[in-house]
Amino acid sequence: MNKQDYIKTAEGYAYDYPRAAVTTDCVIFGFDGTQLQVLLIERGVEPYKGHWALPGGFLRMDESVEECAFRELREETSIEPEMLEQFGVFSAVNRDPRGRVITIAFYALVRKEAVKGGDDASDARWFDIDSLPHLAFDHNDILKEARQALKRDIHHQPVAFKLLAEHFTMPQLQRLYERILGVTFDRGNFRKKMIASGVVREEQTKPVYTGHRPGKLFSFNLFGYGKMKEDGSNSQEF
Amino acid sequence: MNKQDYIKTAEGYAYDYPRAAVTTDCVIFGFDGTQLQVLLIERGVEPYKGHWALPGGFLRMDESVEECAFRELREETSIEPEMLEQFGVFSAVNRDPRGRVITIAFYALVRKEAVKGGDDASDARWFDIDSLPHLAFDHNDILKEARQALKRDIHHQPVAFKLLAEHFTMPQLQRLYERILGVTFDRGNFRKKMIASGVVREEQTKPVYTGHRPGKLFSFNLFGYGKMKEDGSNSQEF
DNA sequence: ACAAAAGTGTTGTAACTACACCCATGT
DNA sequence: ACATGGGTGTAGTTACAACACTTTTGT
Repeated sequence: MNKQDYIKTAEGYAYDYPRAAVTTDCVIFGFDGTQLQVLLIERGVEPYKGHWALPGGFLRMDESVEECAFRELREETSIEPEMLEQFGVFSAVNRDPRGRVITIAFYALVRKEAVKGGDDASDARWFDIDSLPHLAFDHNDILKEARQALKRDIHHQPVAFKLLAEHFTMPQLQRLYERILGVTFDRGNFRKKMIASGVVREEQTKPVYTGHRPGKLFSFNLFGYGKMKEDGSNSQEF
Repeated sequence: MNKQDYIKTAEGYAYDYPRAAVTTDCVIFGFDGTQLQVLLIERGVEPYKGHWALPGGFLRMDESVEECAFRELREETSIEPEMLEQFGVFSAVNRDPRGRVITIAFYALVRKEAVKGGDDASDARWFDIDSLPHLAFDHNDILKEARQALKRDIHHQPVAFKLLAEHFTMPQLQRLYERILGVTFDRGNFRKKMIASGVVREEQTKPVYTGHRPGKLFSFNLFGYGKMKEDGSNSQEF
């Protein structure tokens, strides 16, 4: 362990220079088949008591910021995502009325069904991303940046499948991409590109009802990302 | 200003819970026409006195982490880059022997000639990125992630020009891309793609010696990024 | 029977790869 | 004169956008 850098006094933990508090906040994305959604919790204490906010909390001395984010998420929502993506630090001097607090922001993609129905925190709720309430602190800003980070990352990593059930239909996948990127795709072209890229594999099972009408089922193919020349020769992209 | 969240005691600034210190560190990339380089400073105090390290320092209470990074960079290297890109937070519990310190990492791209020759800190030096010394703290790790972040970002933003002089030749630009991405490109194709994309413009001036043999000069075309359909219709990328 | 959604096919075009060739310069 | 690096051209191929057509299901 480290040598301690503080002095414990009657007044608390004392340092030579003032220090900011560090928190983590998580943007949890979900997908209901049509709408991109976000998980929020209702604050039970001041400040912003009664307001909706991102799950998160204060960094402890024996954990990294990643561990902190996972822990807070578990405590407040009982969700344990496979991975958290760190996408920004928010440190405006006045962003927290309690004093100087900077926050490290993460996002995660989860399958809504995988979220245990009986949340410890029954004050957690999914919101459509386009009809969010006014959030506590600067969490609306954080959320906006989370969307951009997701938009950016989805180009490189086939992360979308983390939002979908094991099997899914093409239209579902397409809707998801469209909601995330804010664009619309041609049905045929989207399908072809997805299959050609090799990230998606057709299932043998019979088409099943997935919301509206039946559709062929697909699953993600984790091996083979199509052709991917790494280093060596040409593969331009800008 | 915020209400203060600490109590000033004889021992220093006291808080109810222990707090980590927050620092910023900057990876400054440069390019000498052939090699990608990084600016490091030699530490004058313990810990790691005499070791090379990334420029950076402690967050003050009246500044955001971005402001902190800019300030430290100015103080230690007198560089004022146009922008700093935040790419990661390093918070392993034992990363700093002084105690619990987490650092917010940024990178910047600068033109080496633009760096004032007479640095306040004459203990600052450029190092080829492939022959770095062993750095203080976890700065080797930070640097490794900085390279990946740059590699990732260069696909989306024409940031490369920030590393080059106002005018540059195609082979220079190509070498730069190759060094950053760790690949090799076909000369003709690279040239065509660069010009076709619209980010680069041919200069009228006569070819000039730029190191080795003469070559046509180019500059970056900040307007027009070629065709860029935003939202609305198709423009797939995965 | 019809509308709406899912799935498939086709075609013209643009972009990209892989070269081959030429030119200019330094030694 | 020749080797080296810079600049240009081209053919074959692939990838892509646009759109038409067919099939399936709910009402």
